[in-house]
Amino acid sequence: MTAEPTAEPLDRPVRRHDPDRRQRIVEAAIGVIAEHGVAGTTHRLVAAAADVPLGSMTYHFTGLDDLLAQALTVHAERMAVKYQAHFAHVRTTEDLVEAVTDLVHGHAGADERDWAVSYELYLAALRDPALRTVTETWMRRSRGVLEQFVDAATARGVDGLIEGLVMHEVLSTGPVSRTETHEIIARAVRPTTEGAAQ
Amino acid sequence: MTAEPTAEPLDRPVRRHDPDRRQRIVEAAIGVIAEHGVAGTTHRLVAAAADVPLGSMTYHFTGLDDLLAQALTVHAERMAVKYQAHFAHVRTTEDLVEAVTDLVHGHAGADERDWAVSYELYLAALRDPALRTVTETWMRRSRGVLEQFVDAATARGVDGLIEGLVMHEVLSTGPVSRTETHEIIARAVRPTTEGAAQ
DNA sequence: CATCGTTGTGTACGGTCGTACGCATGGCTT
DNA sequence: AAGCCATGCGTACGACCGTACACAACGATG
Repeated sequence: MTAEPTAEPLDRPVRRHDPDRRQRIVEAAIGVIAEHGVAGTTHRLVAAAADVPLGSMTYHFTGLDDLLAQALTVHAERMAVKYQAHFAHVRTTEDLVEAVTDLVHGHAGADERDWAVSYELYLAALRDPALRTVTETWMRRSRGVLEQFVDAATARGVDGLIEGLVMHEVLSTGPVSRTETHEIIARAVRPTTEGAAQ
Repeated sequence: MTAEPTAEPLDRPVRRHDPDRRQRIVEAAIGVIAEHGVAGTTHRLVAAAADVPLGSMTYHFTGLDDLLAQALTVHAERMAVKYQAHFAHVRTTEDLVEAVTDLVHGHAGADERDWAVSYELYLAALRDPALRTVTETWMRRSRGVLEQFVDAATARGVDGLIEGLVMHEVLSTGPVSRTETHEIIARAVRPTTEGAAQ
């Protein structure tokens, strides 16, 4: 036998030189979180997904918590960018209502996987104070986007509404009425000062 | 020394006879979930919390998944009862707005721990189809409570709004304005048919 | 009171995890 | 070209997990 019987003859270079290995690990971690959740994310799973040796995990990151925090941070920033882009074309109030409705019904840059990771982040932040800054930054940013078009109070309402409706949409098995969603959003953005206060 | 040095002399009866041990384990499981999350819930932790031997876990339940499912189911039903009770006194629309505002600001039967468990349920249901029936029942019930006072579309809006606002409230570190919340809710329950549609 | 069947539990096993660290490795200096 | 040192990785260790199962402890039965 010409080949060594000990192991498969090195299908990958023993010492791969890629400067952005760190980033690739973080990317892989986001994917693993989306699929298995934060709780199901392990060093070995991420290493396999990123095609790097297990030793790279503790070499590039302090620990699993560190990796998770960085992955969730990157995800949150990426979501913020998508969020902002989704509302970029909005001019009128009706544009806004339409854009929010689209967002709720999934016609946006973010798919179900992205939302799953976001909820993982929320739950993780609920227990880990170090992640609170990530969620707070994300929420401040998304609120800020809406405040370009409506006042602060309305922005909070619409933001909360988006959060709740998307969550119910993701968890729901049956389809939801787009017309109904549109109607709900429209109420939220209609200012009270023009209507009857009481 | 008169006492045996092998172990502490049985501070609890070796064979305790309590018929509702099952229930106590489930209760303990809910507590453990609230504190450590679904991911951090283990047989040993629950057994210690319920003060039962480890062997009781596999004796009373098929496995950890079974225990978690039952615990989350009980919690969801309990939350539904609290939810219903919170809206029991509502008569007018203004009552409803006030009640929802109270709910968001924590002046209800449910505290932060309860919400944490609920979010654990949501996330678990996102990945485990067997838990979907639990979340669906819960959502249908909470929706039904609101539908006693408003139409179905409005109920969906208010329900989503509650979900989002509570989540933001729980995750937020700073205080939120109660007046603002009241204002947001009021918009959601105001029917469009009376105002200007466009 | 003796026996037996049932009910419940202590314990151990196989597996997976995070993490540390001795050591191979290859680019850089001389 | 040759040696060296920082960079990076294979591997192993201790801890903890879910789960199964032999067996101890009881109440019922005669």
